[in-house]
Amino acid sequence: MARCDQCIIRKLNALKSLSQDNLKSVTKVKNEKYYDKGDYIFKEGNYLNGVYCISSGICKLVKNVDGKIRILKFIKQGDLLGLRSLISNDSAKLSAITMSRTKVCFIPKEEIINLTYNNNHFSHQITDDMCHELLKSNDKVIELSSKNVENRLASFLLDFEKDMGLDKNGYIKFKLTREEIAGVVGTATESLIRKLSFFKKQNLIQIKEKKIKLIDRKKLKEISL
Amino acid sequence: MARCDQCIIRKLNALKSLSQDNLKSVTKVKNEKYYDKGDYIFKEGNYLNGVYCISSGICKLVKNVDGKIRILKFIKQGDLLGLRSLISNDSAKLSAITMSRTKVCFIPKEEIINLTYNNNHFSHQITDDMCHELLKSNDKVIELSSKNVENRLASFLLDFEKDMGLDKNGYIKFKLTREEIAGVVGTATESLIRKLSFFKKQNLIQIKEKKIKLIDRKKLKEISL
DNA sequence: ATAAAAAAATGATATTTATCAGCTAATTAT
DNA sequence: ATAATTAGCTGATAAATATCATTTTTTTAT
Repeated sequence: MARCDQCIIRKLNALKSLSQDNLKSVTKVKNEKYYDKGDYIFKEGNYLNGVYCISSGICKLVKNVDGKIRILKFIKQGDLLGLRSLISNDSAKLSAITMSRTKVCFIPKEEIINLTYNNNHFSHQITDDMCHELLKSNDKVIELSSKNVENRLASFLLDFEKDMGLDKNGYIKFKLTREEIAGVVGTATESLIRKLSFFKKQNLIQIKEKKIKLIDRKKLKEISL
Repeated sequence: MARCDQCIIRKLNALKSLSQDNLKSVTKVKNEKYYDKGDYIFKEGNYLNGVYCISSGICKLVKNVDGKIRILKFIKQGDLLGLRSLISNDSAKLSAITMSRTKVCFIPKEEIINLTYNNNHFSHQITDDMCHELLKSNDKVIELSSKNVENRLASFLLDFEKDMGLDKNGYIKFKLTREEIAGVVGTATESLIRKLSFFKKQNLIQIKEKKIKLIDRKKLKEISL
């Protein structure tokens, strides 16, 4: 098993607050797993026995509402999964599905709980992270209740580009299906498709082999407001 | 100044985790304030110098999106206000407006920060509370992106009744304007009014002097799903 | 008590979004 | 390489929601 103190991924999340001793302890109990594209890491309703640290790959946090699949968040390298459920001692309210082959380190619940009691920095860092999550979630509530699909799509494209980065040709690195984009934006797939091709027609974006390139960020920004 | 150790309100929030010593310390630095109905406790963009513990009265947490006012949460007796901003060292992203005469205890930032470092229970309690907030906020995101106005109104009425309780005649204790209800549900005031009178016509609710009484909770529950 | 202002209600209409059906292109499995 | 499946796209239409104008009712101020 790889040693956590030599893992650079941990620097990207609350685990960065751990001491060398803490890390030794985590190394002993953690468990590395690989998931294939499309696998569930956990499902709505599951009780989680720990948290998942995404070492490589990308996942989506998803809720199935009678057939319609809503995507709440993308989870990538360095993100921690399952903290909310673990802290609240509650079942997962969302499913985590991998969108590429993904390497995950699983850290058992007891270890995390111990760490929060033994390491104030870690504990505070988790609280900070939760606050950040809350802020983003609140923003989404506002957006969904006061913006239309066009506004929200523009907003998503800008965020997603920032989040995922660009390939060498300036296209957003990661590609999503139309259904997935609809699931993030909160609309029907057909409506999403129409808006995307509207943006294309207006020369705000380009699309090539499912990948999207933002052309007119200024205009997109205006639309998103 | 009233002594915090004799205040029963504190038992309703994270302050319940404080020790007698902690409470003495809070008593020294806290500040009681009264607000009239309609006053702002703070506004979007303000940097808060502490948290507000609502001792009596009721408030709304609100965001103004070019004229449309969205209500994210009602805050009542026992709730703490401003924690997210304080922990994230960030400006308030929402405004807090009182909806009745309200008594508030203000606790300075430094005191709260100290407490989180000196009292693990308190610190954990705050994290728990944030997780709970996050869960509720995520639920709203799901609801807004997959339910229509009718569903959401039914859902709101049931929640609001549970939250506020009933008067002696079975009406929900607290009354809101149509505009406010629209602000919670995330729709236009006129649309909300139409749905409300539709519910009335269907005998799902009764309205008397602006107060709402739920008649057919079972049907409302069905509609909310 | 009366006037003024604000909130609630209603109708007409426009806009946005969802749904359904069918068709085409792309991907995956055999 | 071909068939089968899935994803993407388009048009037609229905349904939901927003907007605007106007009236009525309620609340507030004088």
